[in-house]
Amino acid sequence: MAIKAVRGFKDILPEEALARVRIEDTAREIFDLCGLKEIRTPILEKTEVFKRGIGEHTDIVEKEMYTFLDRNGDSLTLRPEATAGIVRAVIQHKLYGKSPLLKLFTMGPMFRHERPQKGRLRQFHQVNVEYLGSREPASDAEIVWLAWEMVTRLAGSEDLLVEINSLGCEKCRPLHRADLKVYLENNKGDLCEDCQRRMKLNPLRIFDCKNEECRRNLLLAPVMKHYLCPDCSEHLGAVLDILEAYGVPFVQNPYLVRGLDYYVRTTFEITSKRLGAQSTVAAGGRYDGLVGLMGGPDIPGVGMAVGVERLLLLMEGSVAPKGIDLFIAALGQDARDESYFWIGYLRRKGVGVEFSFEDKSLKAQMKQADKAGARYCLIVGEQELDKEVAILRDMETKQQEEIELDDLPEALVERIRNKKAGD
RNA sequence: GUGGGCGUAGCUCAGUUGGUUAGAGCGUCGGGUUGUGGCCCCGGAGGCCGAGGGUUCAAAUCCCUCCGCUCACCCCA
Repeated sequence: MAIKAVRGFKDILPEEALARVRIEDTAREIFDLCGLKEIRTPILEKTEVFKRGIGEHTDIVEKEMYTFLDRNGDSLTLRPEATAGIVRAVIQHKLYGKSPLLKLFTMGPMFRHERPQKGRLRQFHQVNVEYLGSREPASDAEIVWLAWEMVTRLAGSEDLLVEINSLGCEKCRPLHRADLKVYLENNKGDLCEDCQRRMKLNPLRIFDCKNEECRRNLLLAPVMKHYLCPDCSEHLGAVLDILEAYGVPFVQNPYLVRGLDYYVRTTFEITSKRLGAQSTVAAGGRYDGLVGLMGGPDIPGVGMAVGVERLLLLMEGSVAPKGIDLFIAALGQDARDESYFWIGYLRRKGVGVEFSFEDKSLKAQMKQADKAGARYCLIVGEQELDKEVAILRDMETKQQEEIELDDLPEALVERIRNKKAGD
């Protein structure tokens, strides 16, 4: 049996790679509009980084990380998300000293040992944005806008849902948590097995439960919305106002919760009905305590991540492969020998050129030209060499013209540039 | 980690109640006069029928085990 890639790790074949480049290009374009800078941190970090950053008692840390001992006994982990590593780097290099506000982005692979399914791989990719240094609602709103802009530019806005909630802060959140626990304790018997478990670990997660009965029982449960302190409440209101001004359509979802410990206040999620069970294409929120938690100064933060594989699912085949400018079909050794000079010249001038490495029939070479998506095909054989010309065929219109060999490469560059300009 | 569905050419899939040399479409390669692509026609190559075991005169087909893929739970981007 031939060797296959590891479960949950996928080869990215040319067609998909093209779509990914499009995502990356679009992301950079949008990020430039807001003045973000790119940062690239290692894929491998000390396990400690994620334990502290994500939270010791999250599923990610407890059972989904690729953790192993290095040869010298250090516990290392393949990053399951980007934020913790970026925060580590910001602290290590004291980047916050260079500017009061850091607007950072990164893109790359993340690793989580989960059971693969639609929109969920063990090696998956994210485009991440982290703003460090602002508590202002305008920064929350900009983060949501970036996520929205990215997803809609690439996949349209159809079937998308933007949900927003506030998780409160360290002042008001504990009150809600306490009341919620009491409520759950009293209704314990009506909750499903999973929720019984969630009750202890992360009570807020119960709001995510898909069980009909649980949902009904939670209708009367205390909701964070009613516990927000004046500051948090005002903050949320301001974020929503700005989003409205930006034209981002959203709904408030008081039940929206995040899986990671470090989130406070604003939390949001963009989902699509077209995605299946893993419906979140982008998500994020505010994490004011994280930098401090990881040993840095008390710097607030907001961030988001776009799931690349999920975005790809929404884009499905909308990226057309690009063809080549010119295919040279040379017949016979003399013509081939002659053509190498042109090929070198044209490529240096930025003209894309392909040709057949094998000495094939003209018909076979034309077929190859067609498959390569060539806009022009240059045909040269003995007859042409005798007349000191070459035939240039426009593959679309089938028009052919003879070009003198004397100034052939220059003439080709000009024709092809004009053609491109006309497109 | 727990369930459901599925593994037959490169891809998408047929394959009748077990029966002899396992098929189609697409793709690929070649040909349809000597030098002109896509469409059409003809032809070729390409399969340990996921792996191993069992039942049987006979297994792609029935049974068991394992592996893989996939969807869902869980979790989350």
